[in-house]
Parts: sequence; C-alpha cells; structure tokens
Amino acid sequence: MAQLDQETKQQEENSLSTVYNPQSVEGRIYEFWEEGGFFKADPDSKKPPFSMVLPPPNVTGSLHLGHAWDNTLQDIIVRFKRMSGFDAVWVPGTDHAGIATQARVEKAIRETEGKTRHQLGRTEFVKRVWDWKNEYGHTITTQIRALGGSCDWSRERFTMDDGLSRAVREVFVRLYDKGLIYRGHRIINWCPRCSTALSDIEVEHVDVEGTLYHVRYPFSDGVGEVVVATTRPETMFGDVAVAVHPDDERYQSFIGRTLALPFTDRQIPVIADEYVDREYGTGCVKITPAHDPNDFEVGERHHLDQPSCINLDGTMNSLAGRYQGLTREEARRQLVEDLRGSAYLIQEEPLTHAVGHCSRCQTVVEPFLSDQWFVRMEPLAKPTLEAVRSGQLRFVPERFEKVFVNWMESVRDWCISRQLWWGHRIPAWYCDDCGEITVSRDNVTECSHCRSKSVSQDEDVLDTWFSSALWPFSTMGWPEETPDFKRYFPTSVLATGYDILFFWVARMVFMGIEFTGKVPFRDVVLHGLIRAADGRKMSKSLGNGVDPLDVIGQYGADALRFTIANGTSPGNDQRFSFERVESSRNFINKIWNASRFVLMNIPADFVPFNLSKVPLGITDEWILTRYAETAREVTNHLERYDFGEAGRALYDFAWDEFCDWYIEFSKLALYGDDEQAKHTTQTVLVTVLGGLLRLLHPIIPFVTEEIWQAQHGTDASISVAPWPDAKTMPTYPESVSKVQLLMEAIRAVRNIRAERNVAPGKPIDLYVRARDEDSLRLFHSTESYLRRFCTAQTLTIAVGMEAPATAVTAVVSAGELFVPLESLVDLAQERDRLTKERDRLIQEVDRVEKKLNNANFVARAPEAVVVAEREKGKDYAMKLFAVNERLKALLNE
RNA sequence: GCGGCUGUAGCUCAGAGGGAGAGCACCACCUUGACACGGUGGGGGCCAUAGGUUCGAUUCCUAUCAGCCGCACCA
Repeated sequence: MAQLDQETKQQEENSLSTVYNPQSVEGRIYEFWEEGGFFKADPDSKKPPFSMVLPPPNVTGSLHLGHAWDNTLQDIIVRFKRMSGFDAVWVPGTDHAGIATQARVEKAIRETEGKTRHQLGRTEFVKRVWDWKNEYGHTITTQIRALGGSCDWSRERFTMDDGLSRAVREVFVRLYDKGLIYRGHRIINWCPRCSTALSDIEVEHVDVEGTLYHVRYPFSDGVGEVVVATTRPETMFGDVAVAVHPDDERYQSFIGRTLALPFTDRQIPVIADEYVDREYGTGCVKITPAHDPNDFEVGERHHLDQPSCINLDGTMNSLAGRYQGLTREEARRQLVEDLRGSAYLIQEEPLTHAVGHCSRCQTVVEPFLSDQWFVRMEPLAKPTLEAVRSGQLRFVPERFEKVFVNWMESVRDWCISRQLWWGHRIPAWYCDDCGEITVSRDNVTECSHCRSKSVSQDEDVLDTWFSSALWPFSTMGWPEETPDFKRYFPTSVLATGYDILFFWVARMVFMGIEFTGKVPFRDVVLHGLIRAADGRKMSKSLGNGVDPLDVIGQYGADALRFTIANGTSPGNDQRFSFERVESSRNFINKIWNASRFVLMNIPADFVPFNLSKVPLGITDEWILTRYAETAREVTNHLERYDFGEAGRALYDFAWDEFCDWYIEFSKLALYGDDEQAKHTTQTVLVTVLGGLLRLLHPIIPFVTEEIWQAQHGTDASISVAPWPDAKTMPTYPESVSKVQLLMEAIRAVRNIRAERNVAPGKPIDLYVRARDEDSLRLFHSTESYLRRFCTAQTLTIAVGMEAPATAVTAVVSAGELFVPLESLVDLAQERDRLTKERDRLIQEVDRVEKKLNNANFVARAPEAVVVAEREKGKDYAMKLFAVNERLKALLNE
C-alpha cells in the first residue's frame, strides 16, 4: 500500500495526473493571469475596442448563482473578444446597496453593542459602514476571481467613490436645473420596517386573502346612513369624505350632506366624483387622501384635507383615538371587533386582492403622503423609446424589447429619495430664513436665494439605482472626457438577468442618453433565473440555495461555468443540479485526459509539419474538417450569444469526434512504423487539440490554460492566444463522407459482436462485400482501421463475393459485412434481425418514394433537398435489396 | 384585465420548415498501451390538443387546455 502510494505520487510528479484536480490549479492560474496583466485594457492599443461593465454586485454581499451566471456569460464574451483581436475591457466594481448594507451593519451593531444607529448618530454610523465595507467589501470581488472572471481590476470602481459620487451630483444638479428632478408632496410607498420610501418597482403586489368590510356611516343629522366598503377599516380615522358617483341615482340626495365618522367626533361630507365605480362594493367610497393614491387624487380635486392617521413606523397616531399606539394590524383587528359590537359593521365579504409588499423585507407597504424627490420620467422615456424603435438598442432575446417598451411607455415618476444614512446624500439645502432650496454640486454654506447662512442639507440619500444608472459612464470617468470615456463608451454589450431590466437596464439607458447623447450599450443580453433542481426559486427562507463557492470547491470553477453556460438558452430560466455539474466535471476531465494523451505521444522537441505540405490520411482530413466546422459554429453561436449551443457544439465535437474516434484512429499511426504518417498524425493531434482548447477557453478558462502551459511553456497565456479562424482552415468533404462510411461499418460489426455476445477482444474473420469499385477502394484504403476496430484476424474484401456460410450479416451503405461465427448461427434469430431491418428499410423507402412521386415536392422544394432525398432513396433501396438477398439465401438453407 | 414564457425520452432540457437529440437514469458487455469522472452496444418519444398556412409542420399562424412569470389593478 505504501509502495503504491509512493508510486502514485511519483507518477503525479512526473506527468499530469489521471484525474484533473481543479483545486490545485485554479488559484495559481488566476494569479498568473493577474500578474501577467492579460486582462488590462490599453487605450493606446491599435486594436479595436470592446467594452463591458460588470453589473455591480452589493459590496457587502457574496456571490450567488445568479451572479455566477451573468459573470460567466460576460467572461465568455470578453474572453472571446479578447482572443478575437479586440482591445477588450471588462470594468468591474461594486455597489453600495443602500438599504441592504445599512440593514446589515445596523444588525451587526445591534448584536455586538446593543445599539441602534440613532444612538450612534449619523456621522459615526456612516463611518462604521465604511469600516464594514473596507473589511468585507473584497469578499465578492475575490469570489469573482475564483470564478475566473477576466476583469480589468485596475479599473475597479465603487458607486460611492469620489469620482462616481461627483457624477451623481452632476447628474442630480443638471436634472434639477432642467426641471427633471423635483421635490413633491405625494403619496409614495413607505416600508415601515425599512422606514424609507420605495420606488414603484420596489413594491411587489401579492394576492392576499382579505375582507371587504361594509361599514355604516350615519348622517350627522341622524337621518339615514351610507354604507362604505373598505379593505382597510383602520384608515377611517384619516377619512375626509365619502364619495359617490355623480350620476348614481341611488345617492343623488346624499351629495352634500354630512356624515358622522364612527368612533370619532368628526364630520365628513358626501361628495361626487367620477372616480367611483358604481358597480363595485356599495358604490360609496371612503376617501382617505393620506393613505391611498386614488383617494389622494380625489382629495386634490375637491380641496380636501390630507390627515394621516398612521405613523412612519406603522403604528396608529392620535387621530385614531383609543387605537393610538397600536400597529396597523392590531388596530384593524381591534377596530373590526368594535365595529361588530357596535353594529356599524353590516357585512364581511371575503376578497382576494393584491397588496403591495416591500420587495426586500416583505412587509406590507403603506401608501404614505410625504415630501420626496422625484425624477420626471416622461421627457426621459421619450428619447429612450425612440432609441429602441430606431434599433440603436438591441435585446437578446428580442422579446424583451416589447417588455421594455411597455414599461417605458407607462412609467411613472421615479421616487429617488430614501430615508437612509448610507448612500449619496441629496445635494439640496434648505434655507431656514427664506425657505428656498439650493441645489448644488458643491456643499452649500449660504442660501443662493437670500444669502442666509442658515442652511441645512436634506437628510435623505438617493436610491442606490440612481448611481447604478450612471455606471456605464461614471466608471469611465464621466463627467470628465477621459481617454477611457472617449474610447470605451458607449460599451459594447451588457449582460444581466431579466429581473433587473427595469431597475437597472432601463435607467442606464435613459440616463446614458440624457447625459452622453448615446445609448450606453449596443446589445443587452438577458438571462433568466437559476432555480433549484425542483424548479422552485432559490431562497434563504426555503434554505434551498446553493453557494457557488461550494460548487467551485467541490468541482472547480470550470465545471460550474460549463454547467451554467450550457444550461443557457436565451432569456430562459435554468435549473441547477449537481448531476449536471458532475457531467461538466466529467467533460473537463475528458479534455484533460485527451490532452494528456496528446502530450504523452509528442516528443519534447516536436516540430509540427506544415499540414498543407504533407499528404494527409482520410481520418486526418476528416477531423480537420470537423474541427473547422466546429470552429465556425462555435464562433457563430458566440457572436449571437447562444452560449448553450456553443457549449454543446464543443462538447459533441470534443467527446464524440475527437476523443472517441480521432484519438482512437490516431493510435494506429502513433504506434506504427511509418514515421512520416506518425509525424503527420502528431501534427494533427496538436493542431486540433490546440484549436479545441482555444475554442473552449472562454467557457472553461482554467483547465485550458493549465494544458496550454504544459504544451507551450509558461511565457504566454491562452487567454491572449488568437481565436481559431475557420475561414483559413481547409476542409475535405470527401474524406468526411468516407470516414462516415468507415464508422458505419465499424459500428455495424461492433453491433454484431454485442448482439451475439462475442467478446470485444475475441478475434473474428471479417468478410466485406463492397457495393462497387468506389466502396472497394474505400475498404482497401481503410483496411488497417477495419482490422483494429473490428478486431479482425482475417479480413477479406471483394466486390460480389459469396457470403460465407453461417455468417451474421450487416448491411451498410458501402456494402455488406459478414461475420462467420464458430458456434452455429441461430438461423431464426438471424432472420428476425434481418426482417426487422427490412421492415425499417421498407418504411424509409416508402416515405422517400412518396415524396419523390409528389410532383409538387419535386417542383417546389429546393433543389438540394430533392437531390438529398434521391440520394437517401438510392441508399435505402440498395440496402433493402441486400437485406432481401440475404434473407432469401437464409431461407434456402 | 393586458403582455410574455413554457409544454419534446423515466427526470432535466436543447433543437430546427424536409431522415426525432443530449445529459442523467436504465439494460448488456468490457480494466483495449489518455480517461471507470472511462469504453462499446442497446431499449425508450402519435415533439400538450384542435384547426390553418405549406409540396411538406414537432418547428410558422390561430384557438383550447395545463404550468409559470411580468405589468396593472375598484375601495
């Protein structure tokens, strides 16, 4: 045992290990890349530029599979472009993620010191967040490295960097000056738990089982009543009116009368407004302007008060009388009970309705009336829609254009102020003396209107997406006209998940157009969501999340990347399963071992032939052709962002054709006596492997680099090796069809062996009846392959030979193969076999004949299709004839 | 309500106007001088349903059914 261990160890030291071990490779390779500066862009380069920005992840977050997905796709793109001769830059960076980061640091401080942020004070708290960022802010960028991301780290940015913060202020001031940013007293979405305003898209509408309460509001004079229907009775303390439709005949006489609001001493009028739907509920709507956006508008029209009855923390205020201090939920429960008891409540109707929830913490959002900052969207949306319609912005897959346009067309003003401490503070100062607002790029010490020194800055910060929206140009140095900005903006491609199409992509587009006059990227590549193996969303609460770092640790980054890339079909979700990662790992191991084989069979001082100057065998020509075709396909797929298809083409070529067939074919020459043929084969092996590695490199960068190093020494990196250019590669279609015939024959014999339980190693006598002179030449020229792959001790090839007695027959396109068996051939079994084959062929022949007999088909189908169909027909007919002959012979025995 | 996606082998999913594919699983055989994370051979599918376009539809169009996702909501 000890000896064996030692042997294995020695073996590993001497040559590449038989099992690829990513853990011992990937870290070293990434360091090599980073130290070599291979990913650094060069603005002075003569190459054409290609640029991308990384969607900035949360600086204090850690990598999840969604990141892994778009990072992998982006890395594939940028590596492909870099190898294709572009000065490619991929700008990385992180996002300050206002709410998430603040909440996280608050929690940490609460747990360690038992203090709230208010106890620490704003300055101290912000300092703590920076400390946190400095300590944990490298986690995610380290993880992107572990994944193999070929980012230009010298250009790394953070949304709260000085430069980017300057860009934020510049944008704010310019929009304010143009009237595109304003401060307004409006109903916004308020999250009582995060205690901040949210934008419309940060609210998720979830269907909830609720109740429609029918509540009696008596008239003040004691004569009669109206019945209002509401899902939120607790807001009645903020009611200022009850509205009915002006044309509603039932309620004409009510309009203008006064109601006594139950449980209060307040009197509210009945008003008429067309907003009311006569069909819904009772046709009487209580109007609560401070707690409902529609009511707010009704209130504005009728110049009504806007009293709030709920505090920012979600509890009831003094207007709610004895319910003061209760939470919204408790107040509702209590109130409903009291209403029941007091006979105000006349009906409770179950109702499913959509209720807004905070997308971050799932708390029910409170529509709240407050002063907030908004971006006026209409003037920004217009040029954006124009850019999409004119094709300056391309979506992959296309269908997202429609989604994007729909959203843009109906977008409402964007609430950008957040009641947080972590973020870009709004550059607006209020004057205590004249009450005017001063908005400025620089910090303000005196009011620009009245010169008063008594000014104070707005307490709020901006929505994190406000700074993310500037990312493609703020990272390039804007508003300065830096060399990077001039060369790399607008960027070439943006790749991200469709879940942030509105949050991020849309906003980058209109900000880009507004401030640079350009769409910030040409192509938007959108991928879906990674789901758990059972198809459910991965989530913390379900505990079914998979940590990409665990996957990398277990299987290697390449396996994860290959899995994700191969699972990508444009715009669709994919399920993650370890079975698929395993199969990727196996593929990588296959590449590793194929490479080992090639390296083992090439002398250290090997000088390859010039393949255009030496005679090639048909298998050489075949694999070179298939290599060229694969290179062309993969290139096309990558250019169209068809990552899954690219991966599949490579998988099939590498495994089925290069490994299973060519490497096996090559052994004949490698272990043979013909030095010239051996050298040719070695050259082909090296050529195809080298090309294959380069084609694979964007998807699985580590293993391909490791092999490349073993093959070429350590001076250069495959990451900057030239992309295989299919246009310059010769192809040999004739050899391809010949090798196909050869493979068909080999498979047929293997099939006979398997069916007849003839051990693969057991030699047979093989008789080959060639169909014609061409086939005869083919079989003769491939004799050595037939012998080896059929394990034939004797091989007899002829046209028109007599079938040997007691032989099993296989009919192939180039002729018939006879394998005489020592044991008696079971005639019945053989007849069954051939009869099955005959039936299949008859079907095929019928199908083809039907087609060819159809005059319309021959007249209207493309010439090539008709020709191909005729060829097929001939092939089937010949095979059928041969099978029938053989059956006849068997019946005579 | 409006919009979109998905429905193909037991499972997960590709695919393309002209002979149904992969991975995993399954069956049989094989340690053959790169690889058992391997090799060889094999079984398995009216490509959701109904119409239409077409010489030809699993693929394009329409409708239906089923599942999923956005957006908008009348309390």
